[in-house]
Amino acid sequence: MPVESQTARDLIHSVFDLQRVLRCLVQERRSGDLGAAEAGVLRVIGEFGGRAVDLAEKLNVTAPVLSRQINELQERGLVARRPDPEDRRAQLLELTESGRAKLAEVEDARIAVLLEMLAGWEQSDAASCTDSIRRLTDTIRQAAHKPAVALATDHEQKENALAAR
Amino acid sequence: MPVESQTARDLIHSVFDLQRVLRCLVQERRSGDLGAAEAGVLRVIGEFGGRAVDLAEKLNVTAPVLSRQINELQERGLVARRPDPEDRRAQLLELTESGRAKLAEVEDARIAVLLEMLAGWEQSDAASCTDSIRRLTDTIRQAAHKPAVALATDHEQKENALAAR
DNA sequence: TATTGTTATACTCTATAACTATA
DNA sequence: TATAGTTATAGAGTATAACAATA
Repeated sequence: MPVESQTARDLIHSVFDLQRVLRCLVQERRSGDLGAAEAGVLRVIGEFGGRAVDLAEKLNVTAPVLSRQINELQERGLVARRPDPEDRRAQLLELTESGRAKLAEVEDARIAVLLEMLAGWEQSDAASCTDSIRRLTDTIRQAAHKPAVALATDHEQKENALAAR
Repeated sequence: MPVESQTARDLIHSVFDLQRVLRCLVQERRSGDLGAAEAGVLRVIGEFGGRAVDLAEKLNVTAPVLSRQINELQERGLVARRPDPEDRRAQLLELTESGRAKLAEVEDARIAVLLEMLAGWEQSDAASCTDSIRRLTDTIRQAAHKPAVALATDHEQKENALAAR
């Protein structure tokens, strides 16, 4: 059976509500004087590394945003830039030793807090919750990457496509 | 079995990833020149109404933030303030007719987009995803409202509590 | 011409602090 | 004294536009 309209509404509201309660946490836990956004950058560099343009896509931010965040992280000695030998426009990003330590510190602190919150949960509950959220994220990401005309998401491109005929 | 450390880590990352893909949507769909935050305010006023202080708690924002958002919505004729007969400091909030229409418009647009994205989903998948997210949200909200000492979330209050002995 | 990355600027959303009015 | 709400100011995070260097 396809998704009902009311269920879609409930899902939207549940996601928005989740974002609102998360704000409180992110606010309080400025993990070691590191902003939440910068922590995210640190994570993807640690996990993937490589060119900024690819990381920006993974992070769903525009290039200027990532550029400035990397700058900040580099100034703190957490991230190293080195030229891409295959493309002199590009740069390859990686964590420094200090960056790896900071990332581990931030992650561990977050895990500790969440584990305490999830004291009443079963392992299987948490795992299936993660699966649900991942699946939703993947679905949204795929839909967002579809040719815009196929989706009512982007009015402008839709109109452009119509106008182009 | 209690939640494993690795599962907690995965859950955190899945939530952060979800937030990042959502940003793209919220960005593109400035639902009828209404910001995402204002749309949220409109929703809770429509759903609960009443005093600003109570709505601020539901929305997880501070009073000044809500005050300004309500101001904006009132100027657009979407929200009405009236004095609370039982407490002359307070005000009771409600949607205008125009506000109800705008809220319905925003919600319907969002639902339409999400339904298209969830074309490959079963009703039961969406419902259980909603349940998972709601449960997570409730758990976080409860933990955040606990006496701060019980949770490692707030260092300052923890230290204050220790210092008070 | 297109792509990688940077700088400058502006916008959204939120918080803290200081205040007024009422309880 | 404490609470409801407002105003002023600041900060985090992001986007768009204009640019430089390289492909």
